[in-house]
Amino acid sequence: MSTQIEKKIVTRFAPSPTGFIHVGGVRTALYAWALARKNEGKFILRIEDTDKAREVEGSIAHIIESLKWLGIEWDEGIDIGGPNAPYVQSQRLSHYKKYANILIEKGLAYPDPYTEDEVKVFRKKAEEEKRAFLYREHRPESFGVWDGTKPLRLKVPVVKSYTWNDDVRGELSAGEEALDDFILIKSDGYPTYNFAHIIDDLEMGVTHIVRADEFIASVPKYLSLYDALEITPPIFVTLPPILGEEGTKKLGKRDGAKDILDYREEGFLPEAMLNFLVLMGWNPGGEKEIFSKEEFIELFDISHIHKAGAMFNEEKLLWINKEHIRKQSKEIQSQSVKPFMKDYPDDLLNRLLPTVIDRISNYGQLNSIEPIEFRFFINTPKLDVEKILWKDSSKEEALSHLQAVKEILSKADFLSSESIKESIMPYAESNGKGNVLWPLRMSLSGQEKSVDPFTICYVLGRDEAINRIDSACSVLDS
RNA sequence: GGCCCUAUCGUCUAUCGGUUAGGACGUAUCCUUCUCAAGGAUAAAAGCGCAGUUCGAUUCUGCGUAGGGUCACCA
Repeated sequence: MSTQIEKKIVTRFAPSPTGFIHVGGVRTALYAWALARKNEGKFILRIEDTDKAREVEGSIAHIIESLKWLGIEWDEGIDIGGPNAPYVQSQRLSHYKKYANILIEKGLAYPDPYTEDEVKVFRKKAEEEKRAFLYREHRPESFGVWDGTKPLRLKVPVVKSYTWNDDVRGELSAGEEALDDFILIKSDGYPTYNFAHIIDDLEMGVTHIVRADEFIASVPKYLSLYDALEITPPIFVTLPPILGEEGTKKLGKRDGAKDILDYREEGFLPEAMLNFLVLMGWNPGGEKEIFSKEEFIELFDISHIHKAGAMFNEEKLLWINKEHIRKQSKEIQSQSVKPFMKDYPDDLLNRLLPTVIDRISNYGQLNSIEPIEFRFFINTPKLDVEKILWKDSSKEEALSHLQAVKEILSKADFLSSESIKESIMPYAESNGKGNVLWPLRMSLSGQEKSVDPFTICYVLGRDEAINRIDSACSVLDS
């Protein structure tokens, strides 16, 4: 038995309530969650609402709804208490203040004596001289007492090059210019992300920081803060970017990234969304592509997370969604189809279901497909002679074939479309399939393009099928 | 511009120095078929460039190139 106590993995997803979350945010949440689940760890949902100006009303509810829809469940967080509650940064100001005071006592934090405009001038000057702007070059000689009305800055403890390990990227490093006296607490009393997330991760026992790679450039700053606080940083798990479909830009709200719940509205399945997103930056190796939640959690591991970015591709998402639809039980499929096909009688819809499933990649497509491809099942088609006739065949010919088929159908086995096909095919083959089947399908559907006539017969049922053939016959006869 | 990261078919990817560089999406063609789908089959399609290490590099190293990120009292 090992004496080493293995630390339980703790991850978190920490969005800011500035609107909806898009696929990028969901992917981050998904990886953090999968990592915790795979290792029987803990997954925390924390809200980072320290920028009151950017806050958008209703965001938190929206985020919760999004994650719940996807089935990404948190063990502790905004609405589930835990030892580190609350999980909302605006309610944790005393925690940040406590650590700020520790830093002040150590002489590693000081109030910024300049106004915003003065700092702006420094920055502009550096830009003009084509140098990187470093606030610490303007650091005052002596520090006043922080009364909370000025921003509190970190005094970088040691200006040096940092080298650190990232579980995905390996060894990373940056020069001294990546270090600066950044703001810990803003003049409005709220901490910055840079400060708050470090305190929260520490207090909440986060072991793995899973986040996208836009934060790499800031890591040296964080390391200097960890040093100042004399704490050991968590493990960094940096995710590759997700690029937008059009350009090569990182996917973001400005580039038209959609609200994740829009995909729900469009009829995508949450499990398909997760399957698609888990593959945006991770792959277990091998050729399997369709995974259930349980399957990919079982396989998930950091070593297979990619370094390079991936472009978001909705075509593939659609394909994955189709595969997931086809794996659903008939009951679920039926429930999902019904809202789009309310007017269809239950028994008819039951017989039609496999055909419907066959023709969609996404339930939302039924909005446009149903009126075109299926409506004739419940609306009797309007027929005219021209449409019924196959190529240059005659009215008489069509009429006799329809009457013959009607005879066959009156005695046929209506157990399945296959059985109907078996009854009709011998006649169709000996009289020319087009000559028989085109008028038949037309009388049943009234459409040039449709499902095959055997399936239509089966779905309509014997009586309705024969009725429609009769109507067609009378059109031809007149 | 400084700093940092990344680099295999159009797209998502497999390969952990030796492969005819494999799969999937999409595309094309064919089969199936009365039509439209679905399905099946086949095809086209990739190691960014240049050096180096090595018996041998897609794989390791360097340089270049390209793309991305970041330089806020935003996260």
